[in-house]
Amino acid sequence: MTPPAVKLTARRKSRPSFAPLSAHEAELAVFFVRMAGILGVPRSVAEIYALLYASPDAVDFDQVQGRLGMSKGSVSQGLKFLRDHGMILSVKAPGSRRERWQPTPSLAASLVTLLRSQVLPALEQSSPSLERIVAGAQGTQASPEVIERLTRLRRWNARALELFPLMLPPPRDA
Amino acid sequence: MTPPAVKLTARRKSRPSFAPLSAHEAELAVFFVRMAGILGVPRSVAEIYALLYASPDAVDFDQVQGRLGMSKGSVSQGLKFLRDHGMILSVKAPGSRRERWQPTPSLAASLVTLLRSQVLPALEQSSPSLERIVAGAQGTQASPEVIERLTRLRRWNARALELFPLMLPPPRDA
DNA sequence: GCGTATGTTCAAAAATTATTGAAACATCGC
DNA sequence: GCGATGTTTCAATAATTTTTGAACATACGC
Repeated sequence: MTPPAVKLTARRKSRPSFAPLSAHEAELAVFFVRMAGILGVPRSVAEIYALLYASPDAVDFDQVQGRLGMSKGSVSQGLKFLRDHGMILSVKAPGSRRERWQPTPSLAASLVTLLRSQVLPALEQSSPSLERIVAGAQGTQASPEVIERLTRLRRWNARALELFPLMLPPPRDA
Repeated sequence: MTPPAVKLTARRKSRPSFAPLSAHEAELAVFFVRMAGILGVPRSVAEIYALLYASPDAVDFDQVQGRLGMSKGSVSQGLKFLRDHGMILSVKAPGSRRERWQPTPSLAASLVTLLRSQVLPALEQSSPSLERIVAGAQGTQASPEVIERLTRLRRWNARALELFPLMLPPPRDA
């Protein structure tokens, strides 16, 4: 909850035939892991993103798994997450079946998408609930003070709901 | 990581001599817990805040513990957290030793403080690291593409660092 | 169409984070 | 000071989240 100290990325070792992360790649990974932590994005996802971010060329599944030394499952889920949030793009290779990945051009846009995907659902789910709460408070007991607070909360919720969708690209793909 | 479904607050039961949460209080707690989840604030803390938020009068330690049915330890830590982030204020009672708590007037301000306390340290810690990374990339190998990315990242970090402190009240108390 | 390279799923294990509660600590009124 | 009330600490436990890996899908190139 409070800053989890430094916490080095990995005592994991990369699979034999892949280079482990260079010092700078590792440091970048630490950076992304730290930032991701704030939004509750798991370490493995942040590490994958960092790797792509530091790579001049698109990176394929096996390279991710090999260089980061993580399981297939994690790589698959991690790439899915990043894909679903529009944070990475696949570069269809020439005669190969493999997909190769690279970060979406705008990290900023990616972050907004990510943020939205976390916040919007919460706001939406809570909306009716807040209505009920305010109604309830006005109905029965409840001090004016509390009613005032709750009303303000509802106003916020509403405003956030209408502002958020404006903040960027409409729901991606299908 | 993704919306954790509804997840009712508590199968915990309030201690005998305290009223359990009313339906509306409970619903408000769910709301706050949900929002808190986004920032990685633990459920118990959100519940405490919700209780204070829905109470016309300031609430003391025992009432929190009793009505929410949580342990002393949790109440103590929860109140500490909220206190440290300037989200609640103590109302020194007349002839009693007990402290009684109520939410800080501006929830907005509280949120910014909270946000800052999570993000700022991460930004600060990462700053030197990013310098090294960029320097390293420029020094040795590294495609222009990657250097460009990393440089942009550093610029962001720097800008965020100078903007954030402006965003609100300087570090509180001592 | 078939065999295999490429990915995905998902239950079980590991890692992390939150909560509890009993013991230590503090402070107030006397 | 002393006892009582009120709060904090922290090691142990519980709850939650993340990762793993082996079994299962898919579809591509032949």
